[in-house]
Parts: sequence; structure tokens; C-alpha cells
Amino acid sequence: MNHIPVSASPNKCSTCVLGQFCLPVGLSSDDIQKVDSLVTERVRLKKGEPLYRQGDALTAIYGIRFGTLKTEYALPDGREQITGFHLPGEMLGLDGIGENTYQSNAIALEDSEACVVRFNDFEQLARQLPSLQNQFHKILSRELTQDQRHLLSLGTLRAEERLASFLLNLSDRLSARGYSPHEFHLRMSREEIGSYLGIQLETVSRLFSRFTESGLIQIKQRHIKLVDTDGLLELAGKSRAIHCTHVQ
Amino acid sequence: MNHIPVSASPNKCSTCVLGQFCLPVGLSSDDIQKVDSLVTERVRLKKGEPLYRQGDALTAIYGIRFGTLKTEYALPDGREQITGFHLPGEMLGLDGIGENTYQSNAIALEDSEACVVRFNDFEQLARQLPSLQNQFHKILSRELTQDQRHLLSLGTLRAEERLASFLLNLSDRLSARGYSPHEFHLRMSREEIGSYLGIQLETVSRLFSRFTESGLIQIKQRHIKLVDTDGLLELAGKSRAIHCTHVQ
DNA sequence: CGAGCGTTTGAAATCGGTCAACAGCAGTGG
DNA sequence: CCACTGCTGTTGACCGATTTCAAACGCTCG
Repeated sequence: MNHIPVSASPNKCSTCVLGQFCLPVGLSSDDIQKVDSLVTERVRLKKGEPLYRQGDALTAIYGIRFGTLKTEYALPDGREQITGFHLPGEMLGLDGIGENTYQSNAIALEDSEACVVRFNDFEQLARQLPSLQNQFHKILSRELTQDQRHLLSLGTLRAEERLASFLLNLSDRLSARGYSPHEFHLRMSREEIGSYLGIQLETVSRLFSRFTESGLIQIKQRHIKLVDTDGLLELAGKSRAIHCTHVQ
Repeated sequence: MNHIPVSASPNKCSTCVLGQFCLPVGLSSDDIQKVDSLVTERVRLKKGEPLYRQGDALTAIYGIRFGTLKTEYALPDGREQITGFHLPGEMLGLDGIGENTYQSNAIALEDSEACVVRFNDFEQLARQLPSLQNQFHKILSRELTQDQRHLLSLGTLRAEERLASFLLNLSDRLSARGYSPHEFHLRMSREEIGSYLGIQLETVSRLFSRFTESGLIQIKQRHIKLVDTDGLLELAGKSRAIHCTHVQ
């Protein structure tokens, strides 16, 4: 884990293209400069390295600058589940605020970088900037909504509906970040997808094959092309709601 | 839905026994009085009445004063899932902050009452009271953790493990509120339990019968007695983590 | 080039779902 | 006070989606 003093890099929130997804949303440029002074360092992670681990004391929350991370929640008996995949602009570590201790592991799925937001400093600044405060509340709230949708997915959708929603959700989030919505690289293994969706890796693999036969997708290794988005939408059922709003 | 001006009742946060679960945690008595002035009304609900509905504009968040509510998240195609059961002292409506619109239905499972916290006023006060601000962040964060545990339950536990965890979780939360941890009344139907746990009502019923045969519980209608808590813990697997921390 | 992981595919097993009948209790109205 | 009705819960039988177990394939990286 590689800490980089921010001075080593010209990048600041005020110039960051991810501003539209991250903390600064809705802030005046004056206020964003105050946020700049809050973010005094960044963390660079190699693939597989943890940003934090379940049980670590919380000192900071994080904004993903580039890369992809997964968060996973583990049981004492070793069983664990991936609860989220996270893209640039998303905040991580929020589940640690309640107990001053992170409740999950956050692990890089590829080389990644995250902005470090010391939480005490952040709360202080949020008291001074109403729109920063409100944006933070919105981020937390949307996180809750996202989880609710995920819960509904695990609780009531069938395997193929879950996978189709998952692909469409990824597509939406990537396209909001300027990537192609039709063709992208899956940063996670079949097993990780399965864990996230509450199904076995074999089922994921079979479904990918089935989707391919039906002409819905093309997939080669982890490079996927969504050929028939409407067909996927159909499959995902009216469950489109699961991924349409929370593009961030 | 029955709005009651708070002046009609002598009850305030400063005298409320639920203070240990609700917003005022960690506040000085001076500060709690400021919260008192924030809560200008309460809502009384009859069984089956909604506190808010998916799509309603958010103006307030709520603290449950007495009673039990469920929150449910619906798909356009009519399928829906219960995402939570909520006891006195818990905050509701938080999922509405992100879009200024509630994302779920909150419905009373019995006659209930909730304190109305106008959200704009609340944010303003939170900027003035660091410990109120921090407590709110903790509440939101714990909600996230709770959802993560629920996700793990739906994604990786088997039906009997889910039900056992559910019972132990309820038991813990009730006992934290001064009720017996061993014997209580289920406010929700088998169908609602099933929806929450991602299984069918028939499965819930069968499992209750099985648990009874095994001497783990006694159940008559909705009155349940946990006879062999250790046995239930065993069944819930080492998944005790799912319900041990978040007692609030 | 070979080792090792990730992935695909098949066959058998199973948990939980679905359909269906029935029981129990509550509330209604005669 | 007792049928009648309707809702909730229980139980059984069967079915099917997914899991589990197993084997083979094919990248990728040292």
C-alpha cells in the first residue's frame, strides 16, 4: 500500500473529472478548494491489495480515483460474500463509521488509487459547508438504496434475472463514467460474480453460455459485449428498477 | 395518519427512554433540548397504515416511538421484498435522502407512533452539534452494516440458518429494549418473514415445525418461545456475527 | 513449455418452490 | 350462541432450478 503525498501530484478535487460522482457534487468552486485541502494524500493499490480490512480502526473514508475494488463481508466460520463492486468516484469505508472499525474488507481487483479523507477533518468541514454535508448524506442514503436493490435481487430474482441485472447495472455505471455501455472488461472472476449474486460460479458460467447462445451477449474470457441490451432488459424483468437510478 | 402536535404530549427526547437507541445518543442534556425543539410533531399509525410510500417526496425522517414497522421495496412488475422490520428507537426514511424521495414503503405492523424530524431543520442543527452530526453518521453507517449482514444471509445461508439468525436477531433487539429475549410476539406473518428472508411462507412454516420438533422453540400462533438458544445459535452457524453487533 | 488457476460442461443430488388440500381462529351476521 | 366466511397457517406430494461433484479444457505467467 503506497501512500502518496498529494503535493506529488497536481490532481485535486477541483480539477478531478470524477467530481460529478464524488463528494464535491453541488459545491461552489470556493468550497471545492476547501475540500482540496482536506484530501492530503492518496493510496495506490496493486491488484489484490486491501484498502482496509474488517476490524481495522477507521480513521479515513476513501474516494476511488481509478481502478475497481470489491468489498466483502466475512463470517467467523470463513464463509464470506462479496457485497459490492466499486468504480471510480464511489466512496468506500462508510460501513466503518458506526463502530469506528471497518466492517468489511475492501480489495483492489486491479491496480487502483483512492483519495484519503480523514474522517474527523471531514466532519468538521461538513459542518461548515451545508452542501458538502448534504452531499455526504445523499451518498450514504444512495448506498442504502443500492443495498436494498441488491437485497431484492438476492431474495426474489432468479439466477438469470440477477445476472442480467448485474450486467446492465455495470454497463450503466461504466457508461456514466465515459466508457462504452456495450463492451467492457469484467474485472472480477466468475466466482466473484457468483458470490455477489448469491449463486455458484458454475451457474454464472452456464448462464453466460446460455446468454451467448441466445445472442444476448458475446463473451471471451472477461471481455464482454452486450449485443442485445433489450433482450437483457427483458430477462432482467421489469427489475430494471434495480439498476436504473443509482448510476453513480 | 394522525398528526399530533408535540405540545399535546409531555414526551420529549430529553425524557424519552429510547434515547439510548435514537438520535440523542452521546448528546449533552443542553444539546438534547435543542433536539427537542426540532421534533415538533409525531405521527400515529394504525396497523397496516403507511408512514410513507415509495415515491413520496421526502420532507422528514422518522424515529419510531413505539410499535413495529416493515419497510418493503417494490419492483415495477409487482414483485416486492421486505427489506427490514423496525423497532422503537430506530430511524426510518433514510433511504429517501438520496433522491429526495422515499425509495421504499414503510408500513405499521401494529399500532405505532413515530417522531417527525424535518430533514432540513435537522441538517441545520447537525451542523451546530458535532455529536448529533456524528451520531447521525453512525446511524446511517450501521444501517449499511445491517444491510450487508442481511445480504450475506440471503446470499450464502441456507433457509434454516436464515430463520435461526432472524429469531436470534429479533431476540437481541427486543431484549436491548427491555423485553424478554426468550419469549415474544411476532408482529409479522409467515409470509412477511419469508419475504424478508428470501424464502417461501411454506418453508417458514415447515421450519418452525421442525424447530419445534427439535425442541429449539415453542410457537403458538405468533407467540414464540426460544427454548434452546444455544441450539439456535448452533443452527445459525458461526453466523452469529449476523446479529450480535447491531443490537440497536 | 509446464504448472496452476480460472473456466466450461456434464451428470446426479437436493433444497426449496409450487400446487393443493385442509385446519384453526377471528370476525360477521343471523 | 352458533353457522358462515375469510384469512393465516400447516402439511403433503411432486417438481425444478441450482448446487454439488467431477472431469476436461485453455489461458497466463513464470
